[in-house]
Amino acid sequence: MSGGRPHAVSRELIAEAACELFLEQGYERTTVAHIARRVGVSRSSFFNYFESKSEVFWSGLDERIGFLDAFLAAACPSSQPAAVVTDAVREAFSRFAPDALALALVNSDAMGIVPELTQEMATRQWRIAAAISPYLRRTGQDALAAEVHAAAYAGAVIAALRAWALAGAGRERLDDLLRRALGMLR
Amino acid sequence: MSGGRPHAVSRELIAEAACELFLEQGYERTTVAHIARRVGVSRSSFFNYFESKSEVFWSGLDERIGFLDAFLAAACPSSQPAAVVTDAVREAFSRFAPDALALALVNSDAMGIVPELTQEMATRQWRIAAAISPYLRRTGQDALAAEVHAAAYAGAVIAALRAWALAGAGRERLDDLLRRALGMLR
DNA sequence: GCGTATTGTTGGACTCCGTCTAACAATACG
DNA sequence: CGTATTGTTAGACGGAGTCCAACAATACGC
Repeated sequence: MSGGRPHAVSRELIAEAACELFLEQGYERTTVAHIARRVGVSRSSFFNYFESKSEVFWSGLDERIGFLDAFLAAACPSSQPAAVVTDAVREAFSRFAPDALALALVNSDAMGIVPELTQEMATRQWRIAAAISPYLRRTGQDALAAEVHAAAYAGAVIAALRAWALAGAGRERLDDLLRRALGMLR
Repeated sequence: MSGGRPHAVSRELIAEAACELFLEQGYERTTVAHIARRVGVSRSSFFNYFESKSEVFWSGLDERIGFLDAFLAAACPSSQPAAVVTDAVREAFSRFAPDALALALVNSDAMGIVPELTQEMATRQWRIAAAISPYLRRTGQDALAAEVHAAAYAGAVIAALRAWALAGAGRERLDDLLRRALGMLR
């Protein structure tokens, strides 16, 4: 049952090589073919492990967002939605470990990815809001209120994440920053 | 001084044809070549008028965001930053007229652009926040607070915009929705 | 009218991304 | 030793976006 050809590489290996190249020569100038060649694998194989070039940065965070989404989808409507959301967010993101994304945030200039980074970062912020908003709706808020509040929470998460990455990505600190950022909402 | 070959088309003409095609056969299945052919112009010319295929939807909103950015960059730090930001936002976006974007928001399913739309929408929300955040910083808020609050304002703007488009894009209503959405922040 | 500068248009070549597929290679297992 | 399974590979493909040199249509000075 567990037969089959063994893996020649891993997501981690590819991500590592990709980050090296991004640092050396920038994101735009690094093609998927370059990355594959450095790991000693074919361009096709890159796409067996990552859906796109940019996904290299985002798998870790996306996984945490998926967790938040599932968590809140399963949560019961509470009379104190703010507390539930705050706890859910801290539960989801305090587990976030330094990875390619932290590297990218710190070296965005060297990598020449400021535009890509904001674009992708904005998308994740949106998805965090999209995970929170339905829960708020279930607590009785109308659509507009739910979206506005969810956007505020999502903004807090991303702001904390950026501050954490830029400060050096220590573990406890992220939870502190999350508490501070979330505390600013009400 | 005003010599030169006359324009064969305009942004408006191209946008109109593009929207028709998007509605007829979806966004993905519509190539830039299709759009150009329908307007009776070459593919190269499309890129003389728009930087990318997706920009067709976004020029109107981007222009308003540019206004907001310039407005707040020139605003003096006030002791009531909330009022300044609220006024600036309403000034900038109550002038926003129904256009390709409103059409896209309403027909996002028919056009098959849900993923693109969220991605681009998220980017605009980010840019609105990026316009607001520096002003808040200048009023004395620290970086984290400025980013969180700016994200909340930006979320309110986008939520209002979506609600307005989905409701049919009448003019006065947008300002009403903006007032309601912004009113939810404190 | 006639050249000329200006501005817009065009086709084509190019790079890269992302998709797809059919063939091939390396393993486990019967 | 054959076979199923799984991973790898080359190659073709279509579309986005860039670039550029050639071409077309206008206004203007003469």
